[in-house]
Formats: sequence, structure tokens, C-alpha cells
Amino acid sequence: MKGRRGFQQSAFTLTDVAREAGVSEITVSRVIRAKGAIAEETRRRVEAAIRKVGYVPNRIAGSLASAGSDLIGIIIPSLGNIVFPDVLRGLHDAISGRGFRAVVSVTDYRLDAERDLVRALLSWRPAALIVTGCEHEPDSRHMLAHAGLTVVEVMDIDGDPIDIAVGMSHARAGRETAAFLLGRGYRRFGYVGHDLERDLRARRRREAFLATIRQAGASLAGEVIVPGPSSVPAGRTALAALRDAHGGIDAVYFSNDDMAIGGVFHCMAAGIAVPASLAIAGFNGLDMGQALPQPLTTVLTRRYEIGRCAGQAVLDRFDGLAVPAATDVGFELLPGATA
Amino acid sequence: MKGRRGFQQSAFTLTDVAREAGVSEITVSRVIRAKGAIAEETRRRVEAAIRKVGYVPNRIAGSLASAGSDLIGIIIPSLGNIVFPDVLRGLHDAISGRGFRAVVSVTDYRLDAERDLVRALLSWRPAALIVTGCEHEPDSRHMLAHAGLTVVEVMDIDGDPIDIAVGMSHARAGRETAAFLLGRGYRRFGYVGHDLERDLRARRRREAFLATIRQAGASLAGEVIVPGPSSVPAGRTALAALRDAHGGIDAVYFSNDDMAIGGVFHCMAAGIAVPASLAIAGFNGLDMGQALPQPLTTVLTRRYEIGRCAGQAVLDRFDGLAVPAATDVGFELLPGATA
DNA sequence: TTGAAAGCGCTAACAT
DNA sequence: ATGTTAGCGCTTTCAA
Repeated sequence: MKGRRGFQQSAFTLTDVAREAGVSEITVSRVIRAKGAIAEETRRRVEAAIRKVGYVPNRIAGSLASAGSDLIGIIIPSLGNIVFPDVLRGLHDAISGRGFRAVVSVTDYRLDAERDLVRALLSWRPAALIVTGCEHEPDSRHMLAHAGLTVVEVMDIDGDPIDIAVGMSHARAGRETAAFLLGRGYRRFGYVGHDLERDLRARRRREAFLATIRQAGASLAGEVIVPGPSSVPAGRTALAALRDAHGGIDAVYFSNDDMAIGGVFHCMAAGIAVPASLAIAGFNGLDMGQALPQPLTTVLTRRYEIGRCAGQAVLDRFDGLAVPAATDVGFELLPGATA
Repeated sequence: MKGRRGFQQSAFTLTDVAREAGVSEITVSRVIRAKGAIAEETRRRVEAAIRKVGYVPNRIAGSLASAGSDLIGIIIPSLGNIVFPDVLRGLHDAISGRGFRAVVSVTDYRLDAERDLVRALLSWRPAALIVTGCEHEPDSRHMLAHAGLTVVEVMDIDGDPIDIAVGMSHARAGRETAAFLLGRGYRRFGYVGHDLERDLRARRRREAFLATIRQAGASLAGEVIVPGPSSVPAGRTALAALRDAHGGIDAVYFSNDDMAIGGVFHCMAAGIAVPASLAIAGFNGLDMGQALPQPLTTVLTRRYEIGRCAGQAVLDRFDGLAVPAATDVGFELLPGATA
């Protein structure tokens, strides 16, 4: 159980099993992969031998010999934002039944880190690579486009897919939220967001939101952008700051539900009537927001579905089926009760 | 970009790079791994050749030759419960800087699924395997104990570690929560939980909680256990059900913060004064609960820290350093304002 | 500082 | 139904 490097482990190989069972290696290999015809009696002997020596196949050797791994690389910006575990969950549910394994890497929203991870994961010759969003460094795009494997870009379909894209239009979500709030009669808007340099999808929602309210002759009366990642406490303090700095705002668009729920909590604590004095809208449709005494006005995103579709696309491609270049899983505006 | 099976990709090998640079394969290999002495001039030529052909190393071949991968297998019960992404985040932060990659698998809280995943991940000859909890099927334990690699059991230190355990005592957390509520004068308790057949740690907290209140002469006046996973909506409806069925309860222990926050929302919506009419306690110390108008009474768990320590243990073992068999990251009772 | 030879443990292709 | 042969692309000796 020591092993300075940690990996000599089960020293047994196919050869040992074959000797034990009195057959050739390839026969053992066939039994293990359930491939080719094997006599019932032989299979039993081989299986007994496998159990006897406690043989664990070596997929590194197997993958090298067969020129293919059952690994699927996935590169996401963060594990701290609940949306990515949700995507991962969907992906995992789709692929694990077929024996694929997810190798997970995190960029922390840095495209240069993404480039390095693309290279690192490609070196494992995965069956597919799943990346987040449609913005990548030219190097990344080039590697992905020429690696000769299935590439799925998830979350976002506002760009030009390298291979396959599965997601939704964040621009459209921003527009529709703006239209909804305008329709409810709000005119003096605030925005509360988190680090937009890095969260490119939140940025796109904000831009589309602003364009839409301006087109309608309404204005952005003020905004607060916190430097770090989104969180409930950040949303809570940011809304307090926004109200301190700017009067007369009647509706606030938050970069996502975490931030918006923080905003709702601030209003509860400060005795601000929602939506009478202030309307609040978020993005994602988290359970939590819908379980609030007043359900949050937000956009329900299908994160799990994105992961599941991405996984299915990988399987379909693997099976030689045609896969559309872009799949829009859509979204749903939840009117809620905070706007 | 097709590739029926998705993995012939960058057809270039070391041999191609070597030919291009006019050196032998091993020299290219040395340049790539920055191992052994290389003349400056040679290095430059090799690097140029690598860039020219767009060579991506094949770590499958490399791992086979060097008898070791830089993969770390991780097996968790779920991605739906925020605690596991948190652990994953800590693990990732610890290991990714050293070039290790996490291969993630999910058991859905089934120990038989865990067994299969242990076998599947061992077949990748990972540098280490990280599993959740201290309860495993005998087969799993046996494979893990004899695989000759670093094994870390995370979350829980209430058992007998296979190799290394990093976590906290859930029994102690249950006891201390009970002691805290007893100290505040509560005597008629309720419990609201989720699927305890599967979440063994939640079960252990509950048992320790019950033992403690009984020892103090208090009683469990009623409980509601919802069948599925924990969630805010589940906690909300379960508390409503508990209050319908049982009168006179003055404090409710929830299986975790998600459930407890749902309970708080129910009280808000139903006009139940917290903690005057009903006290609420959770487990995990999620941000969300602490950002509530009344911060939740709960136990702060160090999930990120567990992942980070587990990763560090793997690195230390890899570096030949001694690693303690059990690391207790501890927890902290947050008094909050709901009890 | 560089290279030649010999595998790592498995599977594809071709027998038998 | 089973076996033989020849690698997969790299790294580890061991030489030079």
C-alpha cells in the first residue's frame, strides 16, 4: 500500500490469467470484452482464473492497443457556480451507462488556462472533449478543430460552433427579461452583477438587457458590479450598495439567481416591499429562488439538460449518427412574484 | 472532424517530431518531459519541430511505458448535493497544479455501483483513488486495500480507514447540535430528513442527535422523512407536513441546510415566528443560510478543505512523505438566529 | 549530450 | 472456437 509513486498495484496481467486458465492471452481478452465467440466451458475457466488472481484489466494498455480511450474530457470555468455541477450531472448521466468516464478540469474563467487544459486532455486521446462557451483562444480552437474527435461547446449557442454546440442564447435571455420588466411598467433600472470580465455569458445577458431597455426609451439608473464570483451574500451587500448610491430605481436585474436571492434577502431585512418598492429579476431558476416565500422572477435554464444533450451528442457521434451542429435547449421566463 | 470512433486525431507521433528535428525519439521525449541534459540548440530544434507539426503527446502510451498515470479517480455519491462539488473543488485546486487530472464518477449513493466504479477506475491505473465515506462493500474494500495505490476516504472519519481518511465526525456533529438545542431550553423535537437509507452520514447525525436528546430526557415528538434527495422545496413541504401531523414541537433538526432553509421559508410564508414558536437547525453552513434575514443555526462543515486535504495527502504520499491515517478537519457550530 | 534496443500490457488482423 | 504475430507510442535501461 505504499509505492513511492503509487502505481504498481495489481501486478497481475492478462498473461497471468491466461496461464492460470490454460488458454492464450487473446482468449482472456475476448472473455473480458465479451467479444467474439467463446465456449461456455472456456469462459468459466477464464472467469475463475480472473477471480482467483484478482485481475484488474489495464485500460491504459488496452486503449493504446485499440487506439481509443473511453475518457471524455470536460473543461468548465468553475465548480463554485452551481450551474456547472448541474451540467456535469447531466453529462455524467448520459455517458456513464455506456462506460465512458469524465475527466474534469476547471479554468477559473481564464481562456489561457483553457488552452493548456485542452492540450493536456487531448494527450489522453479522449473520445470527446466538452468545453464551455463559444469564446476560445485561437490556439484552443485550432487544436480542437484538428484533433479529429467530437467537440461539444456547452452553455452557449450565440457563436459559431467548432463542431457541436448545445446550450441556449444568453442574448435572448437578457432581451426577454428586459421585455418582461418593461411590460410590467418598470422604467428606471438597476443592474447588480459579478465579475463580468470573466463570466462572458453574464456579460452577454447584461448587454442584451441594456440594449433592449434603451431601445424602449428606459435607462440604466445605476449598477454595482462586485469583483469576485457570484454568491448570495455578494448579492445582498451589492443591492444595499446600489440603493445607497442611486435613488429612484424601480427594478433590478441581477447577473444570476444567487445574486438575486441575496437581493431579496436584503429587501426582507431592510423592510423594502418587493415588488411594490423594488422589483427583482434573476437568472437560472434555481430551486431555492422558487421556494422563497415570493418566488423569484427569473429565467429557468436547463443546465442538466445541456449536459445530458452534450453527452447524447457524444454517444450519437460515436455510434455514427448525425448530430446537429447546434442544439438550443431553450429557457423559460418564470414570472414569479418579485417583479 | 468526423472519425467514426472519435480518436485517431493528431496522427503525429514522437517519431514524426524526431524525424523533423533530425534527432532520435528519446531526445524528443526528453525535451518534452524536461528530463535529462539537452543541448540548448537541440532543444530549440525539437521545440520548433513540435510546433511545426502540432504534436500532442500521447499520455496513454507514456503511461503504459512508465507504469503510471497522472489520473486521480474520485467516486462521490452525487453531484446534486452541493457538498460534493465543494469537495471536488478543493481536490481540484490541490492536484491540478501538479498536473494530476480528476476522473469523476458518481454512485448515486449505491454501494454496489461504487464497487463497479472502483474496478473501472482502477483499470486506469490512477495515482490515487478518492472514495466517499467509510462504508463500502467488502469487494470494494479489498480491491482498494490491495491495489497498491493511495486511497483516501473523504467526508467521514467515524470508521476504520482503508489507507487515509479526511473528514469530520458526523456523530459528533449530531451530538453537538442536540446539546446546543438542549442548552437553549428546547425539549420537544422534530426531525425533517431526506432519504436516510442512502445518505449514511445524515443517518449517523440523526442517530447521534436522537441518542443525545433522549439521554437528556427529551423526546422526538415527530419526524418526516422525504424519499428523494434533499432540497429546499422538499424541506419546505416536509416541515409543513410535520406541523400538520404533530403539535407542540418546539425545535426541528433538519438533515441539512437545504432542507432547513426550506423550513425557514415555510415559516416565513405561514407566519410562524422563528425561533419563538419554532426553532430550526440545519447542517453544512451554506452561504445561503447565513445570508438569510435571520442566519440559520447550523454546523459549518469544511467541504472545500476536505477536498484540499485529500488532494494534499495524495501529493504528499506521491512525494514519499508520511501522511496521517486520519485527518479531522473539524466543524463549527454556528449559533445563527433560528434557534 | 545523445542514441539503440527492449519492452510496458494489451488488441487487431490474420490464421487455424 | 482458439491461437499467433505484430504492433500501439512511448519510456527505461544501458551504451557510447
